[in-house]
Amino acid sequence: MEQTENELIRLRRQKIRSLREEGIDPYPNDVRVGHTTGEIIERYGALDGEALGAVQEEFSIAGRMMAVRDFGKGAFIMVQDRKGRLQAFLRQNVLGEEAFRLFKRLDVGDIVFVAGRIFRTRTGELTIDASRFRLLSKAVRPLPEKWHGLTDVETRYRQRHLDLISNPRVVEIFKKRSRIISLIRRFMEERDFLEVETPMMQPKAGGAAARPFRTHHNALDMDLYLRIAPELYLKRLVTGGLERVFEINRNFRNEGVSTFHNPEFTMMEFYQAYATYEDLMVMTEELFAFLAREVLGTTELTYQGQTIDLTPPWRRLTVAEAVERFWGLDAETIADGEALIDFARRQGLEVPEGEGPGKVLMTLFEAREDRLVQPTFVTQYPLEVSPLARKNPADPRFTDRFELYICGREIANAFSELNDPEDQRQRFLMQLEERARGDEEAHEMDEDYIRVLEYAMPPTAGEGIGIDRLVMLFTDSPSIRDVILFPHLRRKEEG
RNA sequence: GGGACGUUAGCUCAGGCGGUAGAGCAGCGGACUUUUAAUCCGUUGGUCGCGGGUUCGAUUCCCGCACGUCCCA
Repeated sequence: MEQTENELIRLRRQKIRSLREEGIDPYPNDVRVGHTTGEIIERYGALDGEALGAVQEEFSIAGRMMAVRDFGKGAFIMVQDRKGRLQAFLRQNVLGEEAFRLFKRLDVGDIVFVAGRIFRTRTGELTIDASRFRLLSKAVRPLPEKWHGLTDVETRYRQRHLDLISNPRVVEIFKKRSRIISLIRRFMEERDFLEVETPMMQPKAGGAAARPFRTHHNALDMDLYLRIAPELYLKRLVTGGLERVFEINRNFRNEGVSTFHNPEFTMMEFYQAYATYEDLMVMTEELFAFLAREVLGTTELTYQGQTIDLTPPWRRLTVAEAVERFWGLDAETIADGEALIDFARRQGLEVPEGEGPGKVLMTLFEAREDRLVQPTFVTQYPLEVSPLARKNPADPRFTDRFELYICGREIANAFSELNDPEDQRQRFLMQLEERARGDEEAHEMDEDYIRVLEYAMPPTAGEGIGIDRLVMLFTDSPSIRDVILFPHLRRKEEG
């Protein structure tokens, strides 16, 4: 703990001591709270002073004292609870001298209880006329300033409780996040999907192209990886006959941190037997439109000044078509691997020796993917970057896969699943070659998973949707840290 | 990984081309029983992110580091 104590804190500790000496518990837990500020405002917010005068009921609320306007023998305070804020009027003659004297020693930031009848003040504000007042929890540390609130982003993330206390907009974002996840569950359950939980600690980190976090199980003396995706486990469940499953949970990727990347992030991944990636495109459109209508009341939204129209159907482009548009290339150049590599290098893009045409195509795509602002399904990803996806029957160099782009960012990734165990083995072998060439994100050989496919997995399609990015979109948040309560930050010594 | 910018009171911010710093809010003392950032009078509070260098003297100049923000890879 800190050695030199701030004057403000010292004084408040002194207050707590003197309260205790007088037999007042600064941290009691014997109070029954009857109402929230929100329900009182909802029921009586529209009534005029005369109508409120006829309301005999006494109301009780509890919450954080966010403002004090003191007039000597009377005072207005603002009480904030989970539903909002309500004003209370404390008067010495109504409250009694003892309770009023206690109030006089309290500070903004303390948790208090107020009970009394409601009325409307001269300026028209709905207010509790306090007949009872109690301290429920004494604050030692002062709150951020009331007018500007807390703006320092570092403190906002490191001390999220302060952010939540002083920035109502932040509370709204996380309420909306909770609502979105709840709606996703409802959407999936209505389509007969079963919610499941699969391992976060895996002996092999499979199911995606990413570097994992490593950990160790002491008793079993074995290395484990935090999962980069639940994919291979969910497909075991489909093989096991569950047919429609989904999981909303965390993935961990050992990568850089940015406004769109947090090392742990939330993904909704789902698998549907007897469906194709084309079915999932329709389902994705329906899900997003459903969420938008429920959360925003419309299928149009504004993200960082751009208007995004989520009304289905959405544009569909193959990767090759997208690259044609982005770079003004023709189909012949795209089909010619050598010409494509040559073009990419002339554009200043880095293409390692021996790189295949599929990866070069992806390099060109990714260099300009930020141009996909309106919702777009990008389909037909090259085989070499899609080791778990089914080949396109018409052109086996590509897979029946799509990624959803909105505002230039990947929001979802889906494909018709590869369920041919022989083909899967070949794909893993291809990945091992990539790994040998230095690609640390290439998939490992997974014999155990191939063995699962050998028991026959039904034809299936699966998809992962990045929940954090989705919430960013629906809350117009510029950074992923705005939608994660405790985003990853470097460690800092506490002073 | 590279670049730019930032870090000053509990909070929001000024400031200083080198002589150890200010405001508003909060706090403390006082007045005030219908305020809305209440008002009025008085007042306390700082290792100027950390470490080193230059200097008689560094919060200010230089170097390094930490943390953060944005941009680029």
